[in-house]
Formats: sequence, C-alpha cells, structure tokens
Amino acid sequence: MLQLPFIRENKELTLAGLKKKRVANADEAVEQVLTLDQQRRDTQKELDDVLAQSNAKAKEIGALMKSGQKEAAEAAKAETAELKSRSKELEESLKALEQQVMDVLVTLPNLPHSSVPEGRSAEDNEVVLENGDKPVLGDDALPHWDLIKKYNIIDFELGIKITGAGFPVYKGKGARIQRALINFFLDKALEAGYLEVQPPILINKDSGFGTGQLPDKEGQMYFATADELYLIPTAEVPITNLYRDVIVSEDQLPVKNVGYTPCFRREAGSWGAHVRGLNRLHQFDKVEIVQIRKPEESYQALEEMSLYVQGLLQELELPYRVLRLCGGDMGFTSALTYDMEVWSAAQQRWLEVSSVSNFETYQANRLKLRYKVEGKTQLLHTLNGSALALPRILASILENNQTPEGIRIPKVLVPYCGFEVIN
RNA sequence: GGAGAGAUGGGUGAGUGGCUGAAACCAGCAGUUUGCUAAACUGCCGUACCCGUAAGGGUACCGAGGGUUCGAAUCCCUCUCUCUCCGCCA
Repeated sequence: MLQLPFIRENKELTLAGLKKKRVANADEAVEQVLTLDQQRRDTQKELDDVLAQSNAKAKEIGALMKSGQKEAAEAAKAETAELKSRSKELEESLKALEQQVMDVLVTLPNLPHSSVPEGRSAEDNEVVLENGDKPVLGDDALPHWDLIKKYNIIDFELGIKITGAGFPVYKGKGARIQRALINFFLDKALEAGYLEVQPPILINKDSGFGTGQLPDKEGQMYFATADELYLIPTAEVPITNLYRDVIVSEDQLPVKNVGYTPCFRREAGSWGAHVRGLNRLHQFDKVEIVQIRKPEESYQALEEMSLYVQGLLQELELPYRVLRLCGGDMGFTSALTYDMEVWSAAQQRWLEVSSVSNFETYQANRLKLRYKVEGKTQLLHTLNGSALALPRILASILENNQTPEGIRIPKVLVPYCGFEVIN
C-alpha cells in the first residue's frame, strides 16, 4: 500500500509511477484519494475537538459531584448531550471516510523503481543478461511431458483421479529428484546465511492482506470455506507475515529467511497453449527466500538475491537469462522485479523459474513492519525471491539432459538423489 | 466436541466507574558517583492519527467489535485466542 503522506507530498511522482505501471485511471484515483484524505483529516480535527470538550466537561462534572454540588452537576450533564450526538455523527463519517480512502488506496499498485523500463507486456521486458550454452538436441528429442511417461516418473492421469488437472503424482526417481532439489536449495540458502523456517501453508485474511494478495487477487487462491483460510500461493505470504505488526530491533536486521512449501494456485482463466506438462500446475513445490532490510540497503540486497539465484542455476548447469520486468508486466506490489528464465531445450522456449523483487515499503506499510531509527519508527523494506520453483527446473533438466542412455542428473544433485541417471 | 478459568505496556504483574496511558518490579536507554570488568543513585523508557515551521498541544488504543454512562482497563453483550480437565486422534 502506498503511503498517504508520500502521495500528498509527491503527487506528480506518484502519477508518473502509476502511469509507468499502466494504471488506467491514475489521475482520477489519486485525485480521489487526496480529496477524501483531506476530508478525513478535517473530520478528525473536528471530532478530536468535540471529544476534548466532552472530556473537559466530564472532568468538571466529576469535580462537582465530589464537592457535593449536585445541581450544578446536573446542569453540566445537560450540556453534554449535544456534544455527544455531534461526536457520534463525526465518528461515523470519520469511519466512512477512512474506509473510502482505504478502498481507493488498495487499488493502487506500488510505484516502479526508476530503472524499470517502460512497456506494456512481457515483450517489453529488458534482457539483463544471458548465461550458459543452450544444448543442441537431436531430432528425436522429447519434450518433458513425453519424457516423464517414457521413464514413468510423473503421472498426470493419476493426479487427475485423486484431485484434478494440474496436480501431478511424482513417482520413483521423479519423487526422489523433487526431494533432492528441495534439500539442495535449502542447504544452499543455509550456507548463504538464511534462517530456515517452516510456516503454515494455510493463511488467514489478515495475512493475505499483508502481502497484497487480498483484496484484489482473491480468485487466485484456494479457499477453505469452513474455516475461512486460504491455501498459500507462495511461501512469501506466511513468511513475510511472520513480521506483521512487528517493530524489529535494529540488531536483528537484516532478516533473512528461507522456507520450503508447496504452493497452490487456481490459475483461473490462464490455461491454454504453452501450459502443458510441468509448465503450469495448481500445486507445486518451491523454496522461497525472504529478506527484510533497512531502506538504504534494499537494492543492494536485491542484487545479492539475484546473484544468489543465478548461482543456483549455474550449479544446476542450466542456461538462463535474467529479465528486468517492464512497468506493465510487473507485479502489483513490486517496485523492481528480476525474472530468471531457464532454457527448455526441447520446447525451445524460456521458462520462468524465479522472480526476485523489492517491494520497498509497499508490503511493510500494510504489514506495519517497522524498526526504530533515532527513536522514530520507520517502515522497513521487504524482498523475496524464488530459490527456486521446482517444476520448470525439473522440466528443463529433463529436456536439456536427455541422452540415448537416459537423463543425466546434474552433478550437484547426484549426492542428494542417490543416482546419476534416470533410465 | 463438553466443562471451567483467563486475555493489561518488551517481560512479570497491580488496578473493579472519575485522582489511570495506566502502580511496582525486571529488562532497555541517558547521566551522576564510587579505583575496579560491577554496584548505588537520578532521569527517560508504548503505538497511531490530527493541529503546529517548531516548541508544544489534542484524540484514540488495557485481545477484537458493539453497548450502558456526563465519565469505562474497570459494568453488559458478541466474537477471537490462550490455559486446565474430560473426550477423540496423527
């Protein structure tokens, strides 16, 4: 959520940012927020004054009662009636105005960092770098959805029976390589100084609001109606919400957490071409890194996180590229996002496997996540990144490493898998 | 699921209608002093919003929401959570 005082003092900057993010009704929305906010403040001033008068009168009455001046006290009581009804009115309109400000404010996305390129869609994203050699496969190379059948390691039909489309069953070496990847990713994060956490994978409304999934992305999450809990779309949500309503003491910074969780996404309306096999699932596994940083350090941290993720891809011997997302393609809550894509040799396309973002104060403002600087509380910056999401990593390992003798497991994973080839 | 008890500031914990934004103690911060890796003493020590260039002032908050009252941490209602006992159970 954007900070109201910031919008007030930086209206033009706000508008420019929102337009870069391709917000359709930016002028209108900002104007509305500022007008409502002014009304809100006026109303609060008036209410506070009325309440101050009421408090003074109440004290007066108390004193009169004590000194036995009953009649004077009764007379004073009569005077409070008007103040009371007035304060009630004002309180109601204050509440209404606060709600209205909030309603518009939550529709505004985060402002993009100055380095974010202009653009409308994925085609406008900036390729920051490309690394690794794309393998050249023979004509008989298979896409991963055929390889998983050939080697009987992932079963989509079985998943359909148990749950539905997009919920695959991993079997044998398929299950073992999943477990290997998770452990590999967690171990690497531990080496890099992250604290491992195992959060719940169901979250309440407040948590959904804290990281920005609610109110506007309600339809993307599975919802357990009996208990009003959402299945997490990413570990970002529970891990970042660990720090909701927290004033972190300076010596605990920076916070670096890593967690493995399954992730659940309804992906309503996003099925079609290019989503075969492991390319898009309703349930998948992911290791997520989350950092909480002082504002002045957050962009340096973002670069570190990007390099960290790239290091993982290098160790897995996967050709990858890094994109800086353009204003129109960025997430709602992000100020700057790098996407990491790996080359999927049989499909001949790039697959997104990680998204590393700095949210600046946007989430922290919702979370009320702060620290103290010289006695004053100040919002912190939150960042997170996939490190990494499994399915597409697995897809490209399967495709890129296929040989007539079977699928070669990347060296770093062999100790974790306990086998060198899937055949 | 059934029965009972409870929820106060970073922690412990007092407070049952006005003198309480809240005692006391601990932790923390600043300083004074003592010749010793510590003690004693003094002061400070919650959050948010509003007015103000500032100094400063106002308002709200004692699990959450509502109500009674001139006045609520304190009384009433609803909800949430925690603990204890019983039941069930990985």
